[in-house]
Amino acid sequence: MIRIFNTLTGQKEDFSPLAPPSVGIYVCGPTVYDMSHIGHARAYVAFDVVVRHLRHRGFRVRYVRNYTDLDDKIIQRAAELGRPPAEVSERFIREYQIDMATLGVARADVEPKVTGHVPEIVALIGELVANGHAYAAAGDVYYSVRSFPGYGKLSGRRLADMKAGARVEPGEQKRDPMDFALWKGAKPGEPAWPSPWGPGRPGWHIECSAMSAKYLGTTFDIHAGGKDLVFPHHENEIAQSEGATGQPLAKVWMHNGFVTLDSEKMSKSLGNFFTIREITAKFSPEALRLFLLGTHYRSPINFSDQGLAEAEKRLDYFYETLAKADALAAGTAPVASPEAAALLSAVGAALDDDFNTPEALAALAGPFARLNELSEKPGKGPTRAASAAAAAALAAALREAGAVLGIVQRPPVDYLAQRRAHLAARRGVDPAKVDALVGARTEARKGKDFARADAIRDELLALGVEIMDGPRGTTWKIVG
RNA sequence: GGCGCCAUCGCCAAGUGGUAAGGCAAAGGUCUGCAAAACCUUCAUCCCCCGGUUCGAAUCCGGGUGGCGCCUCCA
Repeated sequence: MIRIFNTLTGQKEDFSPLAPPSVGIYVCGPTVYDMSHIGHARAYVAFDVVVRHLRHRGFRVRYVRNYTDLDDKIIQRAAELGRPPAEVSERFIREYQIDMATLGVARADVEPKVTGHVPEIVALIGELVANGHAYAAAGDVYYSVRSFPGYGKLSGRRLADMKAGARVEPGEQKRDPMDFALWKGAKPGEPAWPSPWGPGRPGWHIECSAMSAKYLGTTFDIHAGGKDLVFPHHENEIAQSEGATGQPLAKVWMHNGFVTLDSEKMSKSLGNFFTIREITAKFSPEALRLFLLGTHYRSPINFSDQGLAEAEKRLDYFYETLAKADALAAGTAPVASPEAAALLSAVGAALDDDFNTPEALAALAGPFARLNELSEKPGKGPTRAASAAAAAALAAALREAGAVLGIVQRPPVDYLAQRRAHLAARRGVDPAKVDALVGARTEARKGKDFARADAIRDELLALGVEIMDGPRGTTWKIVG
């Protein structure tokens, strides 16, 4: 049984889909006006694991993740760049897709855009106006929060408590300061669509209500996003959707915690953010993913180079171990193995418990050590064959567990070769020169000239190259 | 001001009533010509502080202290 923490109830609950084995999930996607940062990476990696695990458990998941490709920020950015808004949003959608692919985040089944759903949005606003939840005022349309008794149920606020924070911009015709725009009348030079209230464009929250209804129905299983969306975005979505249908919008609401820098929220407005592109230029993208999975999705995660470096080191260990195991197990069929079964069981149980990725990662430690033990000391004859079979089984199980987490899916040899090339380039190390020095050292060792062999090793170490003497010769890698 | 979250080994981080997972770092050992890598062992009688509930609490309740978030765009 999968248990999920539901923001709506503030508790972990047994997950029971409306129509098993189908599961509908809607994740609020990015507003595409700039490059994505680590906070975006955190959110979409977290829900990627949610979807992967649900599918691994046999659910048929329909995953919808939108693009907000029309809003004030995009229009502003377009004005700054002197380009049409559509060009700006299209560009950053492409950049986002590149980042997500780099991080191993799977595409959603449906990735709708606001600009493609204006008629649906207009229709929904029309319903809300007709049933008294919304009112038109001077070309705008506002949602009347007083008309919706449940307003505040997701974020745990009462309207009376929110008064202080409400603001009314000049020119707005709100009846209540807490009311929010469903439709914004067009201003000169802005993109606009026709509507019964005059030309204009959708407000920020309405698109998710319209698109989730179109692709997942009136009520669906999971609605997710960052903690900063709880209020007002998701609260307003509930007001819109439930105001129109009278039915619950989503059964379960999931929210991921922030990425912080020096314990402060990483955000555009504070300016204390790193883009995904900046980090993946320095560290392996998979290491970033592993770093993010090292903390439970609901907790804040403090970003640091040290944390990334540790994740990268750990990932190298994973791939080096798998490379050794593959070498041992080449041509061997895996056998049923209690160790492999125990691993998958432990990882499954961890993820069943509100997607506890740190616990799942912890469960990998023992099996990886065991795999190294098998690879280092396989024995001989029948013992070696048994070791190879056990290694094959364990490596297969680790890869299966890794598939749910979205790690260690690449051929280890490829990964390690790419790592070495990347690090060599960064340190300005010439692989041919290293090979020559390693060859010279091997000759010296054959001649028992250990003084010279050690001198060469020191020389290599000064270059940042660490060598390892093994039964099949000497290998090397770049350190630091 | 309103609402809410967090505080666990040097660092990161699981753990919501039954006696502290895992990783990094560190120390010792095995292996090695010596190393590195790998493997093994050690490493919090204690979970911010003070009270309370309980046979029993890091885990529940009350009060402090410290950090953070939302209430305005934000994953």
